[in-house]
Amino acid sequence: MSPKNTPQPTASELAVLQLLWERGPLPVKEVHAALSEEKDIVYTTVLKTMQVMLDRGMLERESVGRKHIYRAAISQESTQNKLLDTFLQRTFGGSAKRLVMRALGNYKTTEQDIAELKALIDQLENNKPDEE
Amino acid sequence: MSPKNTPQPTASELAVLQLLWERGPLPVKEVHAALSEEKDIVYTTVLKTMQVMLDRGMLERESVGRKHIYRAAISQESTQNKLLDTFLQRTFGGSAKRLVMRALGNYKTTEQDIAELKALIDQLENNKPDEE
DNA sequence: CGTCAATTACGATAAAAATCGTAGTAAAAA
DNA sequence: TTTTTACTACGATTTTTATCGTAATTGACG
Repeated sequence: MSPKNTPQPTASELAVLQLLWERGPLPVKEVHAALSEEKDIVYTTVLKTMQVMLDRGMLERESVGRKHIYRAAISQESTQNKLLDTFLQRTFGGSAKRLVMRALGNYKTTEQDIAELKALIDQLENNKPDEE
Repeated sequence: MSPKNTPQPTASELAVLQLLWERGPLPVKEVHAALSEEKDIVYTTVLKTMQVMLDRGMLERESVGRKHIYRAAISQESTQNKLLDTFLQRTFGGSAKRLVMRALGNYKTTEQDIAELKALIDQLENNKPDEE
């Protein structure tokens, strides 16, 4: 009964996932094209990375002609959550508060952002269930 | 005039830094003792890691007898900021808002936390400089 | 002094991640 | 059907990080 036991993606794997989450299933060719805009990278490097990811259960694929169309096999949300948790532990000793304060302090926030934030905070205040 | 051009610390290097930031300068022996509580690790592994960090400019040291006392050569804040930035790009496509919302949604917040958050938000709202 | 115990120095190895080149294959084109 | 072309398969290599073992050193102490 293990629905998910995929390892956490590495930096390059994450780059592939981001693309697939954003644009949906893609053939290697397109992933390579997109990644190439960021940095020099050979086609087979991307191919290999994606094959490894397939092997690790991060991707799934289907064949269309001789071509393979890959798609993310793990959700963006759960992946981000796991990575966030790891990062939080390592870098901020597990204090979500400190991370949040730092992020807010360091990056520009629009009025829109602040509005959403306030809304979330209200929610947190109300939904104050008797522990958990 | 490059005051800081240290590479970003790896996970194990960060563990060493966390300790030094928290407890101040320490000899290898104590760092090893502390890290040993978390996981099995041989003394010379920690030693080597710290020597590499010295080399990379992350640590400095002074000799007391035949012993070396190491201390962090890079600040906690700037290190966390750099790591946060990298993480933000990689994992949340650079959206601080999304990261913050996720963190707040996923982790327990005390009333105290919320109060501080509100205060910070107020500050952000007031300090609304004419764009940037 | 000479021995011992605590440390450091440092090379070597292992493990993980990233990258690339070459060969094979199958569909499309000629 | 033959040739080309577009892809995939996959081994090999390189790079980075993590880990460890052994030898050298040095201060303490008898």
